[in-house]
Amino acid sequence: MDLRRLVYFVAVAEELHFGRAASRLAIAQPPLSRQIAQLESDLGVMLIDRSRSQIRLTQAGSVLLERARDVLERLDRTHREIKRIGEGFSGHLRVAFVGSATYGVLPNVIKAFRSAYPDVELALSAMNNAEQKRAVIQREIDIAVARPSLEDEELKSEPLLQEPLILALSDTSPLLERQVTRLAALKAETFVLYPRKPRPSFADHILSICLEEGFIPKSQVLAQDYQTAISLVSVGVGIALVPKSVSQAERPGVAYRAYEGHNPGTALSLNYRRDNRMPHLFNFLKIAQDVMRRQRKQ
Amino acid sequence: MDLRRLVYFVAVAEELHFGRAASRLAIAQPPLSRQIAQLESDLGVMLIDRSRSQIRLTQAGSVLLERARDVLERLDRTHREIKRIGEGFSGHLRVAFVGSATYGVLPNVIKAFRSAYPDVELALSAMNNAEQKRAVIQREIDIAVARPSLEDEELKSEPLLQEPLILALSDTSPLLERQVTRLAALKAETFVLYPRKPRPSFADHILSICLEEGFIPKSQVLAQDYQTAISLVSVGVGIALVPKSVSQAERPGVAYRAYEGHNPGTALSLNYRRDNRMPHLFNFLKIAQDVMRRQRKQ
DNA sequence: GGGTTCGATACCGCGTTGTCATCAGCGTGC
DNA sequence: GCACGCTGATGACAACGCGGTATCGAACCC
Repeated sequence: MDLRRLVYFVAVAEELHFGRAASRLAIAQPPLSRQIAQLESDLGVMLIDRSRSQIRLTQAGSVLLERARDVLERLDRTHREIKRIGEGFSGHLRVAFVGSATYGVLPNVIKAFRSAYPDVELALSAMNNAEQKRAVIQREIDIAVARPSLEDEELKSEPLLQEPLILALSDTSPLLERQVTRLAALKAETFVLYPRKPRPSFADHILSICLEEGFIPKSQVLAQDYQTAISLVSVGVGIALVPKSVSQAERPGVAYRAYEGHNPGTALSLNYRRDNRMPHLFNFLKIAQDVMRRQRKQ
Repeated sequence: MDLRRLVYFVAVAEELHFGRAASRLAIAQPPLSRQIAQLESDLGVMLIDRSRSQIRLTQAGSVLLERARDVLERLDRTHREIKRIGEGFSGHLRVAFVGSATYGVLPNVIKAFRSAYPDVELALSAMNNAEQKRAVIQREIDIAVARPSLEDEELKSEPLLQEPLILALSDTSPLLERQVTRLAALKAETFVLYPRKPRPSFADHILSICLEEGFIPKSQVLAQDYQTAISLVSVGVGIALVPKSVSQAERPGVAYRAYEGHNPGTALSLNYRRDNRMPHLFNFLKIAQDVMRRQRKQ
C-alpha cells in the first residue's frame, strides 16, 4: 500500500471525479486511473464503483477513505512533531550539576533556557563530579555542570564561570569580629572539606591552597557534598572555603567573609560528550553563553 | 514521507544495524543507507546518530519509530478490514420487505444470512412496493423483497417464492361453518384490500381475481398495508385474500381457510439495482437460493 | 443519432530504486 | 603500531515504475 496511492485515492474519493482529482493533484488523468486500479489490485478490493458515469465509493472504499485520512493526518502531525524535536524546540535534555552550582549563575541559565524553549523537558539532577563523569559518558545525562571540569578523551568542556573562593563561617564564630582574616591565621581551625570521595576532589583543591599558605589544616572534617558541608558549618563544626556565588543565598547560621591570601578561585564548566550532536545541547550552550555575557556586562 | 522508507526506517531502528536491517528487508545495504539518508533529508531531521560504530536513534528518531510502527499497524489493520468488507464478510446490507413477507420464508433467509455472515450489519425495514421501488432506485436500500416484483429498467428481479392465496376471516365469522367456500359466494362480503395507494397494487390483483370469478365486491375497505388489513379482519370488518404463508403465524381473532375458485397465487421476489455489484448482495441472493432449495426438498 | 464527457488503455521517456564494486572511518588484535 | 575486519557511505549502472501524450470506448444528452 504505497502512500502516494493513498493520497491519490483520497483525492478521487473526495472529488468523485478522476479528472478533477487529477488536476487537484497536478497530474494527468491517465496515471491517476492507473494508480487507483493498481491500489485496488494490490489490496484485492474494489474501492470505486465505476458502473455509472457518476462514480461512487464502495463500502470498502468509504472505510479506506476514513482510515487513509486518519493515517495521512497522523503522518503530517508526526512530521511536524519530529521536526520540532530535530530543531531542539521540543523533546528533553538531561542536565546534572554539582551542589555548589545550585546558587549563582546556573539557575539563571536554566530559567533562560526554559523561557526560550518552554516545550523542552529539562531533567535536572544533582551529582558530584565523579557521578557526573560516569553518567555523561554512559549517556545517562547530556550536560554535566562540574567544578572545575571533567577531563576525558570522550568529553568536551566549556568554561561557564570563574569565581573567587570565600570563607564560610558559623554566624556565631568569633572570627567574625576581625576586620581582615588571613588564611594562614586559620591553621588551627577545623576545615570542613568535600566531597569525601572519590579523591582527588574539590577538597584537595582547598588543601593545596592551604599548603600554598604554608600549612595543613590540623583538623579536617570530610562531608560527601556541598550541602552537607555548609550544614556542618552552620552548626559550628568548622569553617569552609566555598565558591563566592553560594553567598548569594542567605542561609541561617552561616556568614561569609572574604579572606586574605592565596585565592586561585574555582571554575564552573559545562561538560558533554564530543559525539553528542543533539540540538538541545547546542541550544543550551548558546543560552549559557548569552546569560554569561549579559551577566558580565552588568 | 514515502511508506517504503518508513518500513526501512523501522527495520534499521529496530536492528540498530544497517546490514542486518537490509538482510531482514531482503535488499542490499547500500540502497538502505540511501533511503534512510533520503528520509532524513525529506523530513529535514536527523533520525540516526552515526557518530559511533554502534548507531543510535536520535530523539526525533525514537519518536518517529513509535509513530511509524503505529501507522504501519493501522494500515495493516485497515487492509484486513477492507478486504473483509470487499469479500462481503463485514460491512452492512440494507433490505426492505413488504409486510406480508414478515412470516414464511423471509425470516429463514435472514436467519441463514446472519449465521453465515455474522459481522454484516443487516438493516431491515418494512415498505410497500412503491416505497421499495423508489428506495432501491435511489440506492437507499440494496435489496427489495416485493410482491410480486418491481419492474424497472434499472432493476433486476429474482423470484423467491410462488404461493397460493388463502382466505382470512374473523374467527367469529359464520362462514367458518361451511365445509367449502366458493369465492363467488362471497360477493356480498366486505373485502379488505391493501395497499390503498399507489395503484395498481396488490388490491387490484385481488379485484382482478374476483372479476375472473364474475363479480366485483360490493363492499370494499382499503387499508394502507398488510398489518392494518389483517387487523381489520380480526375485528370483523371484513374478509381478505392473503398469501398462504402468513397463516403460519397464529393471530388472535383471525382464521384462515382455503377457497374454491380462481387462485393464481402471489409471488415474492428479490429486487435490486442492475449496477449494484456489492458482494453482500450476491451473498444474500445465494443464501436465499440455498434456503429456497432446501425448503422445497422438505 | 451525433457530439460531449469521462475513465481506460497504449506507448514512450525519465526518474527512482535496486545491484555490485569500492571507499572511508573506526575498533581491535597480534 | 600496523594491518585487518567491520560497518556505513559513495559511485556506476541496469531495471522497473511513474507520469506524460495520444487515443479508445462507453455512457449520457440534446
